[in-house]
Amino acid sequence: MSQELSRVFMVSLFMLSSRENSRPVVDRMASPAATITEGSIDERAPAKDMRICSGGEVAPPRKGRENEVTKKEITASPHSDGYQWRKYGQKNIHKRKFARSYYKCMFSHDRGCRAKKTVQQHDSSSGHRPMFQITYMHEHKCQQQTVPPGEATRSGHFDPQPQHAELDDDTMASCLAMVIGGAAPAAPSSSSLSPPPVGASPSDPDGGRTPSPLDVSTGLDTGISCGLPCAPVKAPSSSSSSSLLLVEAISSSDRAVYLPAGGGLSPSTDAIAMDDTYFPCSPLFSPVAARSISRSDDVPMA
DNA sequence: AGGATTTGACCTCC
DNA sequence: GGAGGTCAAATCCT
Repeated sequence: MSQELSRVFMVSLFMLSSRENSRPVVDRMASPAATITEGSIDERAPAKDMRICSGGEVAPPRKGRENEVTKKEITASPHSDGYQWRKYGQKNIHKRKFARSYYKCMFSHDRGCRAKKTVQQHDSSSGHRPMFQITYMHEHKCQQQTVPPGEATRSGHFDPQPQHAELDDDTMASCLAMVIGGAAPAAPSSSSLSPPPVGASPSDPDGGRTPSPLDVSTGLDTGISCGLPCAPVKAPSSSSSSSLLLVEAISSSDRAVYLPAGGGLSPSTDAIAMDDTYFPCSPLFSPVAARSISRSDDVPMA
């Protein structure tokens, strides 16, 4: 048991520290996706992506055009920038695998805002984690109230990012799955440490809605921070160990879906599919919402 | 029905 | 003339 706890503890520390070291606080809290702004290259980014950012593949703006490029960035979530955009064109670009999309500020007409952006998916990112180069032109002059990143939906516009594009942070996902797998309480198929297949969630006896993995992953992009119903979590009176990430639903009737915090750490879909293992809703992983597992029979030994 | 997106045509630049 | 950027009618979506 102690070995298991020690292992999980180390994994938890790794998860937290890796996020702490790799992202600024604001970014971790605000954006679920890795975003690479020119001049602040994410050290986790593959070299080929940085090459693109450094100008190797990006043609400079055409001379003579009035477009004033204010910023370029590479991101996996091209529309979570807090502004509302309207798509006004799409064009296949010579020698590019993916079409380039053209957006202008939603208030370009009403307020005369000239802000525009183009979104170009990298040719090399056609796999499960597409990356997009965004080129912003002109500053916003519309005093637009920024929408928290991720909350832009079809009303703003739709984020075409594949729903599971965030789930390939292999290290994080495996760590998460390991932690959850070890912490899973007696599930319907409790003999196995492996989480059930995606979509294998048992039916909800309460008639409530058991969120699907798809719901959760989509929610990460659309700003839905927790599934329904998301009842307020009551703080436990006892001071449980805050370092343990082993969690379980506080009660069997607690059907809330808790998303992992810590700056966009995306939950494993397998983990979410497990019936009774959830993560706290809070922006930062809050041990208040979690209950550490103390009974030996709650933690299956590996 | 109204607003957003799509897409072919047109315009501008090199 | 080719390529990128924009327009606007058609289409889609809510």
